[in-house]
Amino acid sequence: MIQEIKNNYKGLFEDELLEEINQVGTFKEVPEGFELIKPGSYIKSMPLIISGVIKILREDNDGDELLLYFLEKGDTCAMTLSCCLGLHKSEIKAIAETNAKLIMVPIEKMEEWTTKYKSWRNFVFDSYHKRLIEAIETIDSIAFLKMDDRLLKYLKDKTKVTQDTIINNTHQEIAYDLHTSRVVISRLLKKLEQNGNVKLNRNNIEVLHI
Amino acid sequence: MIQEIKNNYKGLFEDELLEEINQVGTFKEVPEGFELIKPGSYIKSMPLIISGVIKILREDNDGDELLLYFLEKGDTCAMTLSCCLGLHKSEIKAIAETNAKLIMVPIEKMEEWTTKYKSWRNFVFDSYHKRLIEAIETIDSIAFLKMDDRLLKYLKDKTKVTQDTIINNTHQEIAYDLHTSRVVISRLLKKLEQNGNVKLNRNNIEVLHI
DNA sequence: AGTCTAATGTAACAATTGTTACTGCACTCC
DNA sequence: GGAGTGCAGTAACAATTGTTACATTAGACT
Repeated sequence: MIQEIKNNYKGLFEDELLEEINQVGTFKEVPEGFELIKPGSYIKSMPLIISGVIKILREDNDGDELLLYFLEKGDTCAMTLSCCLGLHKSEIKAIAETNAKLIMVPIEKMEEWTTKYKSWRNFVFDSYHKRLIEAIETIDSIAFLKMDDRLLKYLKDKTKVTQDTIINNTHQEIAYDLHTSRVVISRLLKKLEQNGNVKLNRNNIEVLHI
Repeated sequence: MIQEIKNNYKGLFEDELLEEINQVGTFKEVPEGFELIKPGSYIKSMPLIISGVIKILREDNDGDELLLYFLEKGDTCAMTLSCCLGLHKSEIKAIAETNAKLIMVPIEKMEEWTTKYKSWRNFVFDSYHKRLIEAIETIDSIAFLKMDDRLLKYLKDKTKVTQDTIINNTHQEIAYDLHTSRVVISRLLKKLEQNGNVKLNRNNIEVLHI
């Protein structure tokens, strides 16, 4: 396992820390669609992402969803961080967007490493910073963009994290992520197709040049 | 000055740290409306809020604004934190919502204290956590609420931070914070008045029972 | 081939929000 | 008192987004 950690976190963490992670972390492989974090649950370990994409969603009381951001290799979930450090409840939902490999670190180590390793501290600070920026970018999208531009941004972001210009999602799934209705997404996608931005197939969308 | 720090941060910081803050921090008093942070600027010191309310806004390229959250006594600005630690540009704008007293701490101390003081580390982590939660709550509002409920929440939040049921703002100012138009706010306020939630006067709004 | 089902296309309409334009009111300053 | 200014009220309309309902299509399975 240590090799996989090194490949993705080398240069970032001291060797000693890598060794500790190797000893106390457990390797976990999850399939696409796997629900890693449920809202309202307490979290007992935090994930370091080795490969794959995790999507972080906000869910309101009525079960309505909204995509907050994607996590990739080398990322961790800042909400989990703060839940671990502060023992707060999870405020979010995490779903594997693709098959993913993770290392789960027990939360007891968090505080300890924060004191012990400078690299870990910086990693945690940096994760917080990145997530805060991404949350604010999400706010930008919702507040300042109209649905067509939000959809375009969504498609762009998604091709970026998955490294694939083919998006294997139904219109309904996209609608959930953007918190709108399927009909609206179909309507706007059709427009984007007319503009030459995408090519629509059944069960997938080919992103051409955005 | 140390007394003012102690009054607001006692129990939170070790005595040694309080003493350091006293030595390197500078006291600052700003009037309502003062612009503390401009978007795009680099930040050379971080504020610890002693009294008053600071509002944090997001601004897009067209100059459109959106209120992110309010900061109060005992808070600090997480964006500033991350700017200081990572030397990023400011992504936000900070305006004194009321007259306010602050202690400005030079950023060189940030990293040092993070290593040296556990209480400072926890303060920083906690600030990040709080702001992340607040950013996500802002996302909730924009994504899941309609404008009338957003307005209601805005009024509620504002009375809470200012400890005053009278809100001294024009409709236009509220419209800027919520990123909508004056006419929309006037229209909705009128409805709220009819429902008995508020009483409208010239240049101020009295919040009755929300 | 025929049936079923999920995904998508489309039209018609409703609700919400944004925009423009104009009116009236309160206050200040001559 | 009268002019000027900023603020709020209102109406009419436009644009965007959401909703409902139904048709069509592609692929899976017998």
